[in-house]
Amino acid sequence: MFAKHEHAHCIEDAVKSAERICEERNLRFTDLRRRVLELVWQNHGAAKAYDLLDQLGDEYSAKPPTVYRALDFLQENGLVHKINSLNAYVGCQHPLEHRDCFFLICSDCQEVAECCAGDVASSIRELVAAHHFAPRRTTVEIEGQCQQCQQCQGLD
Amino acid sequence: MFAKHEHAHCIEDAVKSAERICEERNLRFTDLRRRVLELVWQNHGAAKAYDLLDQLGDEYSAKPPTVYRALDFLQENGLVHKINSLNAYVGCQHPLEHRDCFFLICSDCQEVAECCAGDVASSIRELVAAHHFAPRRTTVEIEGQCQQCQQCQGLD
DNA sequence: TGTGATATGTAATATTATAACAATAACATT
DNA sequence: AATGTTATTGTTATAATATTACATATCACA
Ligand SMILES: [Zn+2]
Ligand SMILES: [Zn+2]
Ligand SMILES: [Zn+2]
Ligand SMILES: [Zn+2]
Repeated sequence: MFAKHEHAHCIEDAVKSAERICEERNLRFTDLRRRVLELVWQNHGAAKAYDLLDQLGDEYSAKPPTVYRALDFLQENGLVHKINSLNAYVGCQHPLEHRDCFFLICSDCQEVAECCAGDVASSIRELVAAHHFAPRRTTVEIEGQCQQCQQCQGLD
Repeated sequence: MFAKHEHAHCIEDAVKSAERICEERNLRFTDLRRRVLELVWQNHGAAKAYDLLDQLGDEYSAKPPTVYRALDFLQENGLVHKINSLNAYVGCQHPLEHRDCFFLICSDCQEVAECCAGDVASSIRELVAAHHFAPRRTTVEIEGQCQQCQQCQGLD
């Protein structure tokens, strides 16, 4: 794992933060959307849509569109990111101050760290400008092994 | 389009290059693999697996595994890249000298430019090192509008 | 030519995601 | 409160993407 911690706090914080954001933006943070966001965070690593669907269980009459629509809403509002190289979804770690963020994805423990890096962002901006390209969405996904998993290597 | 040109040359060159590479590495560049590589290039933009499957037509007894296996081979040997944000495949534009490459994906014309940028690569290396992360695969996909398509805007 | 490894054929199925339309709930206006 | 309007959710079906498992064919090479 990237870091051990009391994960319940992450979930709570994420939900509170989402509440605030939706309130400010006059969006409906419905029970379903809240529940899906909680589940995304509960998974800790990246969560697959159909796992979320299972986890919703009988609480909601959940069919695929149910969960995909909630994920769409959460993505549109920057509360969740899709990790394209995994077809999976992670909670955004700082939805309020979001910009220039990249993902470090551990193939061993499946955790995803979201990190900001101005240098990377500015070199990408230069690259894009050099090609006279107008960027709309930038995906930077780095798969590999996190520090913890490197240390555990061979110990188990 | 990123650039107009006689596309037949791209295909020929890519195939010749692939032949050389497979020869050097003692790999079997079978008819099927060659054909799939040609088709990937023929599409010019990123090609979807099931489109390739259709395009293979009756030449080969093509079922999904046929095309996915060929694509796996081509990817493993750096002849083709998968664009995760599109679930599609593009021919590698410089399979021999491959490193630090990123993709500019035009949402209008669907073309994909592969470009190298040492600055981006080195800032990503720093980011990764700062997190004590051991990268195995890095994906940089920038979706937006290419220069040509910006100029055509509103003209049609 | 025989033998093992690699590649391809084939059928079935798994996984991921969307379309289309109906029903309901929330909101706004009278 | 009754009404019209929009946003959300339910439901069924299906599309799009990808893999498993096993059979057969081809190749490399002894
Ligand atoms: Zn984020
Ligand atoms: Zn890890
Ligand atoms: Zn390449
Ligand atoms: Zn374009």
